[in-house]
Amino acid sequence: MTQERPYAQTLTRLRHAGLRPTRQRLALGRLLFDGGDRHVTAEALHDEALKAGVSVSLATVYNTLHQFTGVGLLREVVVDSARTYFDTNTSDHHHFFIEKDGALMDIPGGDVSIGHLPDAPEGMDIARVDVIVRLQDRIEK
Amino acid sequence: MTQERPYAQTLTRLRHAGLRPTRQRLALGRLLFDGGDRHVTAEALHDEALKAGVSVSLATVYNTLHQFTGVGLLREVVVDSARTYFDTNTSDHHHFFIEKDGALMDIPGGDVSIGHLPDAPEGMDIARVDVIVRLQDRIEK
DNA sequence: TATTTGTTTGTAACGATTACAAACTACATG
DNA sequence: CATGTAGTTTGTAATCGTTACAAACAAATA
Repeated sequence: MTQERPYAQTLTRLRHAGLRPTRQRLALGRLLFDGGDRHVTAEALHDEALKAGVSVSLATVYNTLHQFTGVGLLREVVVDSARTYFDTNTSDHHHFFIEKDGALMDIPGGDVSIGHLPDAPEGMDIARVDVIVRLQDRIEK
Repeated sequence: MTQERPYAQTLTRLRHAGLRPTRQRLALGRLLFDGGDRHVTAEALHDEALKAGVSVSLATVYNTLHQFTGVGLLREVVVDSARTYFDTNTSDHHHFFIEKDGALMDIPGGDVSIGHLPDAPEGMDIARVDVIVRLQDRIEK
């Protein structure tokens, strides 16, 4: 349980990344990393922080999300040109996306496999492969 | 060759889609569909049109790209949260994306194969699967 | 040709994100 | 524990791609 030393986990992560453990980073880190994998937008995390009584500006939420991404604590997921999602699961995996309500879900590691990949063009390397499975409500026939 | 009846092809496409063949649509359609598969942003197509001496507003370029997408003449590709790309290749295929310079390229149909896909959650269907292969300059060692 | 209906246009508005300078705070040092 | 400073946070203005909107216009139809 993280109850007794609620910030210990985040504190360690921040130290490890060379980021000062400020009140804001600790609070956001806790929201992000306590309790399973999450997908958040800046706006959503900001709202959540305010509701949790954490006073933090939207600008700081943006800064923090980008810093966390920079040090590998988060990963950016591009599925929607309207907003940017950040994923607390930084391991190799892919996503379901429900356009209708903007919901993003991890697809467990082994559930998608790529049979064959093309060679990268000359002089380039493959940095990453993203698979997005877009879902819609079942169409009854 | 499309030289003798330069707008014939686009005209047919528009008629078929039930869109009035206006000067703007014909011109944009020609830029888009003459000469191979293309990936454009609204801004880029607008510039191109102006340079080609076609007077058309940015608003119309946006309208047109969306209408073309609506009738299946184009396909939207989400790779970058900053801008929206439209692809004239509407067949089933995937993409290379070079983040550094925003370049998007088709990966020929058979060059990517998906070995296994997860089941869609209850009540949902898979609408589409997008694979984005993100490229970076080769890292010399 | 007149009328109707669909289109285009310029511009204002929008929403997410970034820039920025001033205020603040963690941390090291004495 | 007081001080200095480098790193952070904040509110707000600016930016950028995109959309909304109402007026002007053009294609189709009668």
